[in-house]
Amino acid sequence: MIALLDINNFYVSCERVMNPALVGRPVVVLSNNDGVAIARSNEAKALGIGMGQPAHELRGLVRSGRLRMLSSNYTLYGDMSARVMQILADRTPAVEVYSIDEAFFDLEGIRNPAGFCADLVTTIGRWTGLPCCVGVGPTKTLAKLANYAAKQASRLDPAHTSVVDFTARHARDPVLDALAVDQVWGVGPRIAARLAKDGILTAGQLRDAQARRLRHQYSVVVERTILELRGQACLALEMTPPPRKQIVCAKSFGAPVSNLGELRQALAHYVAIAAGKLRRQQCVAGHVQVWLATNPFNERITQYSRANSFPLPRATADTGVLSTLAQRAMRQICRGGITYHRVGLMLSELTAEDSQPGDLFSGNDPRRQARLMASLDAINTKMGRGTVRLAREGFNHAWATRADRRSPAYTTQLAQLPVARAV
DNA sequence: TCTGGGGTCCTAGGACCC
DNA sequence: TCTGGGGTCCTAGGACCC
Repeated sequence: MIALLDINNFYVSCERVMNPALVGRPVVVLSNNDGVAIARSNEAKALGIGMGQPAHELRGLVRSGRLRMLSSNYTLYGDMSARVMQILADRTPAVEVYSIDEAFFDLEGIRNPAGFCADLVTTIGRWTGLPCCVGVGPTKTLAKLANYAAKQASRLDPAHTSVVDFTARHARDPVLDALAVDQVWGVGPRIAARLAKDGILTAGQLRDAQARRLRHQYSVVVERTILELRGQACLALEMTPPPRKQIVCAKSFGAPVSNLGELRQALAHYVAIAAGKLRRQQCVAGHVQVWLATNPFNERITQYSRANSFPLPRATADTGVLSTLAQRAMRQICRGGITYHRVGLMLSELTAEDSQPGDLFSGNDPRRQARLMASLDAINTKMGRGTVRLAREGFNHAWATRADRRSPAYTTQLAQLPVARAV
């Protein structure tokens, strides 16, 4: 049996732990650059605010005091997530951390699974302040749906238990029969539209469809989903995350950029971020891709978007080497007289740093380069990100991502600890 | 005025190998 | 009349996830 734990409205719930004034009120957390809503409290959902709704459409509600809007604070969310995952790891034999706010875990060998899960929800609530729901089922897909059912029930009735168990067919089949097919994990809007044309509108109808036929008509993914809905497990628990195959850093600018110098700065900055991630996972990259684009929503400007990429002669995690190559790639595609909105970078063909063969003919000693980077990382870890950087990155970043409504780093910066006062 | 970011997997077709 | 069989690698595009 597999369980899925999912923290309710995760980003909003993290903000509420630190700022109780947000409890019970409509709250949304915005994407990077304060662009769109990516997390909504139940009260905000009740106001009709959609996932991905642009922030500027919500200004009116904020101004009239009916909605609180916050920038995202990933430092806080990452830390809160780690606390929850630790509680889970301490109590269950096998955990797959599936995303920042979700984890699958194995219930094999646990007596009274429902009671165990209910205790878990209580413990997480007491120790971290975060509300969560657990779904249980014979497969990951059914555990997901059980979790969804638990969320729906607790939204309608806060007194409802936060655990739903879909182990028994009689418990799950009636729910599946009434559930829209696009709520099923793995069925997105495109597949759902095609299924609708074939007369499959509910999760129950998908469960009862001919798996073989749909495999040929759609793909093996749909076939697996059908089998999983019937209780036949096709997806295993992945306890050790597979190594990343690519690292992407792409952000839209806080303000439009038409100056090529600023564009180069931004790219250099993103290379530094991506290369830092690369070194943290002890890998080197063999390929660099760069792209840039104008704002697709702005109809008054000339639209322009290009990508360019290079293989590296020798895989590396050296910020300087990667940066030089990335700048060369960008030089070949950027034009003057364009108002840019976004530049992005992808490092791929990642391999473990210690699997790199030596280079007999080059005078450069890669180990020396690696030591230089290790020193840079050590200084920046101790003194703050960007203390030592490439001159190319510059200092006054007019293009930097906006985050006008960000809460403090309550749990990770001594200077920003929350203060408790006696009343 | 203002519209996110970071990932994975699957498929089909072409090129190429022995 | 009938013209092999089995495989890999690469790329682009599509779809999905949180």
